[in-house]
Amino acid sequence: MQKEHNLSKNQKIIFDLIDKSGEPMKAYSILFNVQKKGIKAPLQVYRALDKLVEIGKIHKIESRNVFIACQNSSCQISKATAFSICESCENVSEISNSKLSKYLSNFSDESGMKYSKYNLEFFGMCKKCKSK
Amino acid sequence: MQKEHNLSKNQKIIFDLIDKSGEPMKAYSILFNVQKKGIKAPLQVYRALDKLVEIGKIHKIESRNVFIACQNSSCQISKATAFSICESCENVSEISNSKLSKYLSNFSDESGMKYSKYNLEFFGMCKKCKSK
DNA sequence: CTTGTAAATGTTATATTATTACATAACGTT
DNA sequence: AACGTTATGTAATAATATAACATTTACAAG
Repeated sequence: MQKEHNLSKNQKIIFDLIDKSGEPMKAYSILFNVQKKGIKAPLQVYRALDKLVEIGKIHKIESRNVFIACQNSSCQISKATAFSICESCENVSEISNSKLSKYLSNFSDESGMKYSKYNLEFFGMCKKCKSK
Repeated sequence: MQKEHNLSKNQKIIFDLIDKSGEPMKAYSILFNVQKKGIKAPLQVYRALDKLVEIGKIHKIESRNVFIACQNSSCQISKATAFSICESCENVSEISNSKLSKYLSNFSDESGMKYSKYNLEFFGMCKKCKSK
């Protein structure tokens, strides 16, 4: 059983926004959207984002500097992430594939170095964009 | 046989710097280092970086916003990259593992979406840091 | 219940990373 | 030489993220 995290006020506001939007959001777009809720400064947003990433409620798509809600209910603290990114419409979806995650979690290179975390970003064209 | 790219003046200056440094470099640190060579503005650096990334001479480590020279002589146009990043000393090395690259190149998720590119970043502790 | 500590918040300023817009020059092909 | 493409130069600014400091809240230990 994993620890249940009680989100603080700002964390909750920001998580709810990202979760409901259903798509990747940029930090300053989040800021703009929560100003009516009293969150005024970038730092307030970044602090909540950092925490939400840390506890696995959201993920950062590094190549795009955007944040999405975790789409995999079982990963509460996820340091092993994989995403599919459409280079045309910028849609992002999280990949939950146990073979893939096992393969990567067990990967060890020539140096014998073992990895506790990874982030994988796949790029291509999604179905919708391909059919246009 | 792959196309040989003739680097332009700025591209060559910047590639040589990154290549010789042997470690990840940030864009503005590159700028600082090439000012004596007449490159004055961020844009001059970013344009050269973009081109060098495009032709596979360097790679961008997305989670760190740093650039390293390609360590894999065979990958001239590399859109399928994997790196090992030490979270303690921030050392980065490129992983050239044909099993891994085959596995990922052939990966296809439930949606049937096929990926032409990917970027994988592994995080852990390098040998040096572990032994401290 | 109060005291200590960790976590979260608020606020201002600033650092870092990256792009827009526009003008000019160099390169390679025909 | 004329053309299109690629690269360069320059100024301004946009977008992303953190430092520093003061204060408040949450909550467990005594």
